[in-house]
Amino acid sequence: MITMTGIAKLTGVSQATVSRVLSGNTAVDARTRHKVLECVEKCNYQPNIMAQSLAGNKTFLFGVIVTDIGNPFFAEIVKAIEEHASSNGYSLIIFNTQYDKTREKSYLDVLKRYRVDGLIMVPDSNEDEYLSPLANYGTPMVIATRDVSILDCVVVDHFTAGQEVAKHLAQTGCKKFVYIGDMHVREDKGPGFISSLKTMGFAINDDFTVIEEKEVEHTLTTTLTAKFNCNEQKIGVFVGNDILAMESVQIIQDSGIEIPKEVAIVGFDNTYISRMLRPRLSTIEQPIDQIASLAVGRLIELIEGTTVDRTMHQVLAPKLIVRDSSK
Amino acid sequence: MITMTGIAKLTGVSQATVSRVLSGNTAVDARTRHKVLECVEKCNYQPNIMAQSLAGNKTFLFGVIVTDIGNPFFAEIVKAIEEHASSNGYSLIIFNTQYDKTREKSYLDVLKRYRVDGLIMVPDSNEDEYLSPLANYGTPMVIATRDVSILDCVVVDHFTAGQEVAKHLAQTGCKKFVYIGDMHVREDKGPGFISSLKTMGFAINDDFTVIEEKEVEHTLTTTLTAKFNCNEQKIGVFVGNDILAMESVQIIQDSGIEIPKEVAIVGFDNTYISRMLRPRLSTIEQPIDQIASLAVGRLIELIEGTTVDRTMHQVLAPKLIVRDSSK
DNA sequence: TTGTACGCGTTATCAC
DNA sequence: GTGATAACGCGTACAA
Repeated sequence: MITMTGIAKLTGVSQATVSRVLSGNTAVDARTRHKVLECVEKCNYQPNIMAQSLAGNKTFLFGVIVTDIGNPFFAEIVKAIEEHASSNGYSLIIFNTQYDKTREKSYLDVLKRYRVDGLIMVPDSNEDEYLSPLANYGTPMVIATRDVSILDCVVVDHFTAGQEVAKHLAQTGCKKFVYIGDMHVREDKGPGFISSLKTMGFAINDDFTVIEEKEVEHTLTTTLTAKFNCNEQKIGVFVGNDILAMESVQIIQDSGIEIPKEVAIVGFDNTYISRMLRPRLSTIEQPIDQIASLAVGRLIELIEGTTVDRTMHQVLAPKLIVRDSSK
Repeated sequence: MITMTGIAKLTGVSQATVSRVLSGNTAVDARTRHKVLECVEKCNYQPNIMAQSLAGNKTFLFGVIVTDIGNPFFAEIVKAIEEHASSNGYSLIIFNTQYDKTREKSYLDVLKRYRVDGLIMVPDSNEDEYLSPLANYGTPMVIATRDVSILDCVVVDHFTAGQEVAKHLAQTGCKKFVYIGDMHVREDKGPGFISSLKTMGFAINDDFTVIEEKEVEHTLTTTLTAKFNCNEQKIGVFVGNDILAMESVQIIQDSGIEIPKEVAIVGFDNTYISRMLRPRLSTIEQPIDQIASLAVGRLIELIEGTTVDRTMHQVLAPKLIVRDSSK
């Protein structure tokens, strides 16, 4: 592959001059510039970023660590990050941790070796004791879709989202409630859901049940029929993400329960799944493009130092999208 | 960030010795080795891959260019590639072209600048005239999930898959057939489907219809009801991918047509969608992990030169998975 | 305006 | 067994 020195030899100038022409910072004779650019064009010269980085201390790389690219929500996030990064001249080195903290740690080391300019991360946890090493990582970093206090982050307000879902389900006449998902980790939508139920006067012990993700298949139908048979009160189900909601809908329908007549259900993420499912799935929208845009923007600010030295805590409003599954 | 020279100063040896210790190629005094390793550990020294690459001409990077990470099938492909690459010491620079040939071309240049060791690519076309520039790209490359003649590739045999679907649908009693998807681009499943229908004696003009992806919403129901009302013969529908199949199923059900009684339907890709939909969706499985493994394996062979100089054309067998939607 | 010379952090080839 | 020293491809201060 042709180098600057190669171009220099071909055009009869020095390598430094070629560098000047390409960087454009310094004045160069018009004829020289033209001659060099012509040759650069003809040879399809591509600068060696590895060398640039060594000399100039910049790699134009963002590291991206996510918990699961297979999840369409994260896939869309990555897609949007790529979009914004590349339109700002940055490329992405991507790692998938599959919710494995060991892999996450080893990937952080790999990214150090590449001297990436910045890091966007969806960590496997949001506990401070776990995140504090990250605060000393030494490279600008923004946490996406996870609410952390000690680092810059961009999140949707899950607590409020949970509250809105609770209010919405109550309004549609639900008297009993189920939350499907992991209650105690990473996110606040479950707690928000409960909090609002309490405020509205429901009894958490009697009127509310949590079903863990892995138990859905075995527990959901029996839970719902038990609840419903009890006094034929409509049940409101809030599910932590659209995939799981889709699965839940299918299970509910398999057992002959009617949606939304007997059971109203709301998902989370507003992926294409919620649009395409029947009944169309009510869900909470996360503004993916905005999340990506803010994360990338902030990261660039941090890299360029054009920002005050405080941690940013960008909280976006969730948006309830009501469709057929909860009407 | 600490460098080799830094470690050298801290331990009172030369930078060359540190390099030897870390590479392990040359003999080093046991005490020296211990001292150096201790310091390396303590400082969490991470070698600068940019510098390694300049000196040693290796970046341990794979470029990955896909048409759409948002598509769960490609997301899973990327995930599997990441898995195999990283267990072989390679990291991934990923680009999303969104089916845009201009972006694809510009990304190819960017990857040149990073001097990636190899490239795995899902191109936006499989026409030779379009692909031929790639053959001269100058970096080892493997094409994934797209059948090309002039480059190394790993694909599932779409033509055979189409044939199998046709036979299966005919066996379940279908007399009329619909293919939903783009017929003339990139893939052979549509042609395979038709070919087999012909062989079985169906009339392509009378018994067979193609519906383009964008027309599904408007055309599908009318086409099916017209076909069915005609003489109440069961219709077999083959859809180019699971997402589109999901959408089709919902549309069909909305119009009161029964699956699989009146219409049998088969998707493609065997994503989680096909497992979770109701009725459970029959589909063609693409062995994602195998595709990724073969692509990465071949790429490493090409990079290390441990291979004969012929283009590899790895064709994997499709696998029909029969579920409720076509029983 | 242009060329020379040095440094970035490695690897690899020499001598000692 | 170990320490200088020359690349690798680029940016840049300095000199001309």
